[in-house]
Amino acid sequence: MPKSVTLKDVAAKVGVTSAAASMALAGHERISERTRAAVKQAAAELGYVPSSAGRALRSQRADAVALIVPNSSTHVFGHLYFMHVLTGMSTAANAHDAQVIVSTNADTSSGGVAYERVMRSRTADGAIVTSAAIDDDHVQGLVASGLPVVLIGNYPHLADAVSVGIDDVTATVRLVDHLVTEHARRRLLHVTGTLDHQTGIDRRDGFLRAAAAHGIDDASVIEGDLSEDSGAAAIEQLLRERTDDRPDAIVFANDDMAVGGLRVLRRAGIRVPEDVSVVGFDDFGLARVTTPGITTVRVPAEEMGRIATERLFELVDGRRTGDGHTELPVDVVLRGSCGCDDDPSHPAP
Amino acid sequence: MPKSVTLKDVAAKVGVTSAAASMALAGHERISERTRAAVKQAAAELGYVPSSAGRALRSQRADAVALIVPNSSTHVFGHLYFMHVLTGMSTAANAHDAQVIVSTNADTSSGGVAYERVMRSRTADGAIVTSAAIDDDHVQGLVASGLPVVLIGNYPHLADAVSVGIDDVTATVRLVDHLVTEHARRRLLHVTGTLDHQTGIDRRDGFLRAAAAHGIDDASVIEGDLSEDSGAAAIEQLLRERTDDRPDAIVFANDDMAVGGLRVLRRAGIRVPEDVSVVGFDDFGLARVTTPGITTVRVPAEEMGRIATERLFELVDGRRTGDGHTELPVDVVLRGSCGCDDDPSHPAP
DNA sequence: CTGAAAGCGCTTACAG
DNA sequence: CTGAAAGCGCTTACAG
Repeated sequence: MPKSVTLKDVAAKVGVTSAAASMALAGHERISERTRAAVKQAAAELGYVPSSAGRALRSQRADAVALIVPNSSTHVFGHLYFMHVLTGMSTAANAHDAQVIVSTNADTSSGGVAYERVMRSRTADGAIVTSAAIDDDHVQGLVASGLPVVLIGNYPHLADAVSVGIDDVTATVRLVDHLVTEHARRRLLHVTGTLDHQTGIDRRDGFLRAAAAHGIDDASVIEGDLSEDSGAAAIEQLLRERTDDRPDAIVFANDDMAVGGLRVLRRAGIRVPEDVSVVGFDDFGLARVTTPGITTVRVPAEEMGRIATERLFELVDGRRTGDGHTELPVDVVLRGSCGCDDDPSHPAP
Repeated sequence: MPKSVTLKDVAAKVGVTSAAASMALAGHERISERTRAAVKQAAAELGYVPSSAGRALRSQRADAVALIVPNSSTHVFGHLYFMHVLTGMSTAANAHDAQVIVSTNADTSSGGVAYERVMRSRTADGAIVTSAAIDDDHVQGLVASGLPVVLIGNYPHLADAVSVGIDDVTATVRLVDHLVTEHARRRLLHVTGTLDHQTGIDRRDGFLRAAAAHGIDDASVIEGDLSEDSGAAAIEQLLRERTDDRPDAIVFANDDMAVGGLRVLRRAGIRVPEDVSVVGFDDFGLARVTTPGITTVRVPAEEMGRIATERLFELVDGRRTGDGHTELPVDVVLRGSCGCDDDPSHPAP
C-alpha cells in the first residue's frame, strides 16, 4: 500500500501551511528563498509527487491526451500504424508533461463508448482520433461539441475540424505515373481499401485519375478491406475470373494487402515484377521485408501523431482556433516489386 | 469549451442534493425508486458523466493502469510486441472500466522518470512493466515500494514480484531439437538477444543446453541486440571470418534479426533452407511474411498483456498477495526457413 | 506582506 | 429514515 506523501506532509515537515508549500514548490515570489529551499528539500526527501487527481480537480485539467481507436479489432489495432502514431504522440505529450491514454472500444457493438467516456469524464484534455469512418457519427459529435479534438486523416465533410494528414490522391497518382512511365505498364488493377474511409476513396480516385491521364480507360478495380487476406482474395478472384488479358501492374491500397497478393501470385507461378508489377502503400515495416521488397508510399505516421498532438495542445491551451488542416509530404519508396532494383544498400547500423 | 455537466447540475434539475443524486445513480437502496429513476433520466438528458478527477480524489483510485516502457527508442517502441501487449491490456482494462496509460521515457537519459511519476502521482493504480533489463534499479525500486506492479517476463532475482512470462529456455531447446532431429543439422550458430535481459540469457542457455544434449560441443554464439541490423551484422561477420565449416543451422534470438540475417544470406547466394536452416523467435508478424517464412516460437504477447493486467487488478483490489509467476505455453511454428514445407494453406478469411 | 479559507466534483460517514 | 457536512489533495483568491 503506497502511503502517498501529500503536500500537507511536506508542509508539516518544514512547519508551514500546505498552501505555502504549494507556492514554494511553484517557485512563487512571495515565499522567501529560504523557505522555498527548505520545502523543496523536504519534498525531495519525502519523495513527494503531486497527486494528479488533486491537481486535475483543482485546475480543471487532466494533463493527459487520449488516442481514440474506433474499432478495437485485432486487425486494426494490431497494425503497426498505431504504434507509430502512439510513438509520435508520446514524444509530444512528454514535452508537455502530459500522459497518453489509449482508448479502445472493447467490442464493436459498444459504438462510441470510448469516445464519450474519455472525453466528458475529463480524463483527457483532448483527443486524437484516427481511422474514423466517413459516416462515424461519434466523430461528428465530438468535433461539434467543441471539445479539443484533432483528427488524423482527411475529413472533407468536417471542414471546421483540425486535422493532420497526407494527400492520398496525389501519392497514388505518383505510384501510377511511375508504373506507366518507368515500367511501361498499361494494364492496371487497383485493390481498394475500405471505401467507407476517406483514404480508401482518395487512393482509388488517385488511381483512376492517373490512369485516365495516361489515356488508360480499361483500368480495373477490386474492392478490398486492407487486410492481408482481402489482398489474397482479390488476386484469387482475379486469377479465377480473368484467364487472359491479366493486369501487368497491381496497385494495392496498402502493404498488408500487397503481401497477401504476393503470396497468391507466387503460388500461381506468376513472377513479380517480371510478369506483373506490384505496389503498396504505408511502409510501416512489412514492405521492406518481403521478397521482392514492395514499392510503396511511406506514410509518416509517427510525425502525424506528433504534429497532431502538438496541434491538440494548441487547442487545449487556447493558442489556436478550431480549424485548419496540416498536410505532410510523403515519399515514394522504390523497391523490387515494381521492377526497380531492390535497394542493395543496407541501412547503416 | 466543454461545459462539464456536474452532479450538482443533475441534482438541481431533479430538486435533490448532489449527495442524493450520487446515491441514486449508484442505485442505493435508501433513495426511493421514483427519485432514482428521475435522477437517472436527468443524468441521461444532460449527458452527465462522472468527473474522473473528482471520483479519483474521493476514492483514492484512478481507475487506470499504466504500461511502462523502459526505453522509448523507436527500435524498441516500434516493435509489434508492444502493440500486442497493449491490445491485451486494453481488453482486461475495459472489463474493469479502467483506462490504459502508456508511459515512456522521452529520452534514455531521463532514466526512471516515467516510472516514478506515473506511479506516485497516483495517475494509475498500478503498472505493467515489460522488457526491463536485469539490472534496472527502477524496477527493483518499484517492486520493493509495494506499489501494485506486474512484470512481463522472467525475473529470477525478483522472487517476490508478480510476473507473467514464457519459458524461453525450453522453447529454444525445442527449436534446436527440431533442427537436429528433423533436419539433421549439427553445425549450430546462435545469434543472441541483448544479454542484459533475462530473455537473452535464457534463449542462449537453452540453445547451449540443447546442443550439449545432442552431443554437439562446437556450437557457436554471436552476440546481437535484437535489431534487424544486428542480425545482418552477425551474418556478415560469420561470412567474413569463417570461410569453411560454416553452420548449417542458425538460431536467431528473435525474428527481426532473422530477417536481417536472411537478407545477408540471400545476397551471398547462400540458400535457405537448402544450405542453412534459419529459425527465429516471436512470431509477431514478420516471420509469416518473408520468403521463405521463418520457423519460430510464437510468443503469446497479447495474452501476456491481458493476464498481466488481470493479475494487476487482483493486486490493486487486494485479492492477491504480491508474488507468483504465471507461465504461458508457447508453440513452435514450422515454416520454410528450417526446411519444413512452407505452410501451404492460407489463413481462413 | 502573509495566513488560512474556499472550492474544484465526488461519495461516505455522521448528525439529526 | 434523510439531510447535509466533511474531506480526498491541490492552488488561488480573499481577508486580515
